[in-house]
Amino acid sequence: MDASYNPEAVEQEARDYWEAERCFEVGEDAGKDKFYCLTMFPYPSGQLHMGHVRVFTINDVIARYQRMQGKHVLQPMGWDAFGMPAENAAIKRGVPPAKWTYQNIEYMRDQLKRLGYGYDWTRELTTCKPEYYRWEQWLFTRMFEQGLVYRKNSVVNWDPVDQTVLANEQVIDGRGWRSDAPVELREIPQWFMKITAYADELLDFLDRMPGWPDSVKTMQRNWIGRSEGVELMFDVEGEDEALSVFTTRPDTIMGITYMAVAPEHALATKAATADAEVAAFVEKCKQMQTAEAALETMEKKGMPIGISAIHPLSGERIPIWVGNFVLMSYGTGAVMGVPGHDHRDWEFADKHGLPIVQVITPSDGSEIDIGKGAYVEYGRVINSGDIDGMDYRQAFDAIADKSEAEGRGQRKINYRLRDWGVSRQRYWGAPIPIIYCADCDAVPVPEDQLPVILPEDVEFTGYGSPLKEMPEFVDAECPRCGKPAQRETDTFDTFVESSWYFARYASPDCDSAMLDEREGYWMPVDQYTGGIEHAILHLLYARFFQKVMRDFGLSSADEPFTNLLTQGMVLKDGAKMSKAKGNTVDPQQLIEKYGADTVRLFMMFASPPEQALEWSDEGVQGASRFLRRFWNAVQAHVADGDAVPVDKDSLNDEQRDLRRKTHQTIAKVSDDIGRRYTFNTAIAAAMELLNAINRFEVETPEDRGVVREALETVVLVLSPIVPHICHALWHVMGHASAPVDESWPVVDQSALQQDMIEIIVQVNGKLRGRISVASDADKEAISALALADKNVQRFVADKQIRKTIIVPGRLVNVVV
RNA sequence: GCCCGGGUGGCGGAACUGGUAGACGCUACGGACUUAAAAUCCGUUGUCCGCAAGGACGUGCGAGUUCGAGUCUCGCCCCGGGCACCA
Repeated sequence: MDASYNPEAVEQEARDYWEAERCFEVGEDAGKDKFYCLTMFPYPSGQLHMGHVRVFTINDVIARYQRMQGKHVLQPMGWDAFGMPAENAAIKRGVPPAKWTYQNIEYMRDQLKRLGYGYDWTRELTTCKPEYYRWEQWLFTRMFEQGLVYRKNSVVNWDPVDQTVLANEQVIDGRGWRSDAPVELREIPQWFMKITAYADELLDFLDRMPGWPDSVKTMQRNWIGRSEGVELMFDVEGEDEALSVFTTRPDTIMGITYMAVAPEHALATKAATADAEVAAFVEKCKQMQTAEAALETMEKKGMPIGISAIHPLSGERIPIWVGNFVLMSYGTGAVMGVPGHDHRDWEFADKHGLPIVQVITPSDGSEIDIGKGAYVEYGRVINSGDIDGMDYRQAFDAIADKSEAEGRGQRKINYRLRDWGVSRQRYWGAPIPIIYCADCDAVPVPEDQLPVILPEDVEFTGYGSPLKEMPEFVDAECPRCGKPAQRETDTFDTFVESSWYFARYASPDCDSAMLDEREGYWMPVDQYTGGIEHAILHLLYARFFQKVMRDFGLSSADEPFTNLLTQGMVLKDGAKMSKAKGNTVDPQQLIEKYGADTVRLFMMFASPPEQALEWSDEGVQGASRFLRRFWNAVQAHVADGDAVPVDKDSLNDEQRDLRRKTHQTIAKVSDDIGRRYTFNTAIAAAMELLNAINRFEVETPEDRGVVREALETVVLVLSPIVPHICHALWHVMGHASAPVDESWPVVDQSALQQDMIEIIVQVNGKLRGRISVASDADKEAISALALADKNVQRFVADKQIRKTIIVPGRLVNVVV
């Protein structure tokens, strides 16, 4: 072994050992406590970026720590291999998406291996392979049979020049990103999965998921957006059919001054046939963008459609408007306008000169001015006849009861959550297993004809999907009646692949079923780590799929991920590092220059995992320097001479201090890695211990024994973070075993005991002195010592002491 | 616009339950070693006043609660993530 630190050689040797010993290949062992430790799998974009290194290192640290705790750990890896970048590369470079994707996987797999992650590579998954996607095709056909999927018309962004459907990301300021042509909205039939059928369960289970961050649970709760309200029917002049609106605030019913319907609403459509101006407005609304952010920030426009609704209580006529801000997809596509008590209604009324009426007043009797803005809090009802004086709940029930009794409405629960549209008009995805027959309509592909294989040898131009031009793909036989029929050419949203891969890792080689009994051993995932940007969509879809798989008898787990760690973004120049923005830093050069351990150490030390990390090239050298110091300290210690094992009862003060520091470090690092996931402070604690070791003057074999215990502690506690160097140093210290097979060090409580402790003294909350007291000193003794301090004396002087607060073990505060 | 985070020295960050603000590291500066440089080692490093002892100020801004607030409450400002076809 080299006396100077040579990362490349050290890391090669460690990797060879892990591979030869098959350290990370695991089977199912019912006698052992399993720990399934997973990261969100990467998209094979070409090369790893810092965000990958961050998340994979976090997960590897947890996996290695749990292994040293005696757990039977599974850490698998795979590829989320379908997606748009492969199509973009194909257009740009003329390489087929499949070829580009497989090349990227080859390169990135080598990068992952070079970083020393403890993956069970025998379980590797690649979602673009038929043996993987056949099972999601199969699940889709089962969902079809169970009524969990359906087809309906839905709008897409259409680029009239490129003759292709655009993703929201490809629409820049309303124009196609390549053609720069104004994007049009087109309605086409698309497949949907009924995630709303699980809305209540997805919501309710959030309360039983203590291992998830509150922020993510809150985001999902808000996204599902369960709201209790009333659907009210309003008679419309000259119409047979009543106008129905959903409201969560029936208590404000007397504050209605207008009604607004969506541009696609039947009343608007009808009005448009009679009124050219309305027709023009409705037509203009079809140009709007589909993204919610765009809808919410755009100017709220509207116009009256010339007819009125009748207020069910007052009998007054209420003008009906058409508004671009009313969504056909939420509730009934119509809203009642209560400008006094809703922000958006207020702005709309203010802009269009509609009356604003106050019908709610603050319960505490304070005054509000409805002319300056809406009052949206719950309060006491006023100006509303029979319901005057009621609070929110009373008024809600009064209106709901009355409406239900009169057959003019009913209590209803609405969700913001919409069903999941899974159709994509793209080539590089898993084919949706449907055959269209003129007689039998949409027929799912039978199980014995699965998978529907995506042809990989295609010419990809970017003008629509090449599948449409391939008769050998499109032409099919109706599975039901045998007549000539056409295959669906749309493919699945790539979120479908990532909604069940975590379960497939348990039985990646099973070719007779989606999942087998091994799923029961490993699922649910104990620790799931990934980017905060997936807090809603991916994590909600995955939870949905898990529940579907459970209900189909494929799994018994209610939820897929027991503990969730959402790591913050790696930012550069203030923006998220992403292939889309092209501001990635290639970690490869750093690995080649400093070694994998330095990169791993720097990433874990730079900030706590949940926080955003602003990338900077500085600091990597510091990590490298620390590893060299660490290496040299162990080498020097070993060369220095023999050590005798620590005899706890015959230590001098200096030895006891170092040993206390050692065991304090074990306690600190165990808590930081095992409970808090604050790897940065764990590393800081290990650095402090190494600093203490370097300051410690070694004269005797007993001294060396205490140092040895300290150094072995540093090696073991850092081994999950910088596994290669620790592997080598463990051997340098004479061990035949490897850290990866060692047990995590245990705190010796007796080593932590201390006779004298320091306490700070405050006067009126300001630090004025420090005193050293016996650790078991009583309050009187501490108080007396505090007041005896000469600087404390200066501030207390002849002033009256009002009280003295003593926080045991911490401080004394004298209030004068 | 709505939902979820965040804001602490020159920089990344620490302070876990309301109790020493700035651990650990980087940078910078000074010193040692060297013919020299690199590397390494030692020291200093929130701002201001002071020879020192020590003091005043200081956690985005403004108020409040408390013996005591980076931490809790209210109101603002700024930055990041998500908003359903980026993954």
